[in-house]
This record gives sequence, C-alpha cells and structure tokens, in this order.
Amino acid sequence: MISKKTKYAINALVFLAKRNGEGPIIISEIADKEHIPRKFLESILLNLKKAGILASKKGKGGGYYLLKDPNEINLADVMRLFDGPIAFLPCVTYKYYERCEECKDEETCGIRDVFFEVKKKTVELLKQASLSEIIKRENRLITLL
Amino acid sequence: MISKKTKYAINALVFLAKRNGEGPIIISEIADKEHIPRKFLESILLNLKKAGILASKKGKGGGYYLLKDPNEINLADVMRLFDGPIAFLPCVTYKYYERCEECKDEETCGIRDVFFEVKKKTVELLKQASLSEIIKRENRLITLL
DNA sequence: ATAAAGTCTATAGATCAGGTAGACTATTCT
DNA sequence: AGAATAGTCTACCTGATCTATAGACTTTAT
Repeated sequence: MISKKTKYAINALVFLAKRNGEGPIIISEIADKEHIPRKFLESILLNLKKAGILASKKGKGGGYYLLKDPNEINLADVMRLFDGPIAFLPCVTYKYYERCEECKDEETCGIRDVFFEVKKKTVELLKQASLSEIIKRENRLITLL
Repeated sequence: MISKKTKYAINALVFLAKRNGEGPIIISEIADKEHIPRKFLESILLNLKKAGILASKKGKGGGYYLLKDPNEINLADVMRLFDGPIAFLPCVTYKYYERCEECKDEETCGIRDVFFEVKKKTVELLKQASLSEIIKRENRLITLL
C-alpha cells in the first residue's frame, strides 16, 4: 500500500495539472478541495518543490504551480519520492539495491526472479501513468457513465 | 516492500517444498539453513499452519511439513496472509476494500483506474508463482550459469 | 521418566506514519 | 512604511507496526 503522503501528493498534483496555466494556487485551496490536512500538505508540496516538480511563489498572489509538463510527471517518480522503492524486494530495486541478508545465492534465486518480473511490469505501468494520462482516463470514465 | 516476516515465510516454504515427502522437519533446521531467527520463525510457521498451508507434528521426530501441494501454494496467498492486501490502494483491493476518505468520486477516479490495472497484473504474476514454479526457475537459473 | 519438539503469552526496542504548533521570511498592495 | 498574504522552517507528539526475544507449558516417542 502507498502511504497517505503519496496519495495526497498525487491528488494535489492532479489538481494542479487540471488548473495548469492559471498561475499559482494557494495551499489552503488545494487542501480544502482535495480534503487534505493543511499542515501535512505543506510539507508534501515542499518535497515536490525540492524534487523539481513544483515551483512556488511567496506573498500575496502566490502559491504553487507545476514546473514540469503534466506529461512528464508520472506515478512511478512520485511514489519513489515519498515511499522509496516500488519493488517488493531490496535485491530487485535499481536505486536502492541491497542484498537480502538471508539469501544464499542471488544469481540463482527463484524468488528474486519472480519479484524482478513483477517489479519490471509494475514500473512500466506506473511510468506510463502521467498526470495527463490520469486526467485522460478520468474523462473517459465520465463519458462511460 | 514485503516485510521480513513474509520473506522468511517464503524462504521456509520453498525449503519445505524442496524436501517435500521426507516427513516433518524441525524449526531449528529451517532456521539454521535459511538464516532466520528461530523464535521469529516459530510464530511464522504457526501462522502458516493456521492458514492450512502447513501441518505439524509434536514431540520427538516431529516438525513441520507441507499440507498442500507445492503447485497450489503461491506468493499471492502468502503475501496476503502476512502483509495484507497486495494492491497499492484500499479502493482497488478485493478482500480488504475500503473507500479513500478524500476521494470525490470513485467511479471516475483516474488514479484508481491506473492502480486497478497495476494490481490486476501484479496479482496475476504472483498467483502464477507457486512453490513449484519458484523451484523450477531456480533450476533453470543454475543451468544458465 | 526423559528428552525432543511444537505452543502460548508477554514484552521490548526501534522505526515510521500521520498530524499539529508556532515562529519566521518574503512579497504585494495601499 | 505597514498590513496582509502566503510560503518556509523547526520541533514535537501520538500511536501503530515491525522485528524480534524470553520463558513457561504441553505433547509425544523411546
């Protein structure tokens, strides 16, 4: 399961993507509209800014806005930012690789082989899931109602 | 990431599967060979027994052994037993379904749509990963060396 | 009887998730 | 200049969960 932090981050990003181009949007508005505890959201947005995904403007008329294109922000990146590796085992992650202590031989580990495949497919699907893609799906689901 | 508990459970099960038919194997042997803390392993095996996957025999000559066929024990079931749902969101799980508090409309949620697809594929792959399958993969990896 | 082996109950340290509080800094408008 | 607005930073708290460990108890084979 992803953490609430990640879930809130995704919701906030989709919200900002929908209003992309309208200029800065204040934290309180995002918090209210997306039902996210305000102070908690603060630190989330700060992280997204540090990661180069969002930018902010201080003072009156300020707020947060997307720095990158909605096509280029995907769920895999956001999840990794807040929850760390997506894989089920440390020995099949790319950036956070760690050997399993109790493992006898990684090269011939059947368990690892399975989890590598799972991770590969998962990352593939999550990379495709950009903010634009999410919004596109939402619109498609609405037309199906 | 899966918990150590789940990882240990999988290792113990694969170990037992390899020696299926040899009669009961004592906790200490599994703990030693698989490098699992003995007392921790105890409670894990007890859970697997309660779930109907393992059986045990007390007293001298006792130990644990598989109750089900190695084909019928898969990673999806084991993971669910110890770590709960496999999905990334509570709203796309089957058995543990829960609505996302902050969600406005589940029916048209693009985020949910993506995570549903991810979960579907993941469960599919993990269901195929039976103990027999894991051992088969291990043997194949050995021949490739 | 005795040794072997699983079972049950309790506990403990460490880490982390989720959230709150408040002071501080930068910017804009009048 | 000064008030209002809005993000930034530091610190803290509470409860849950993970990863074990300890020890007494029960069952069984010889």
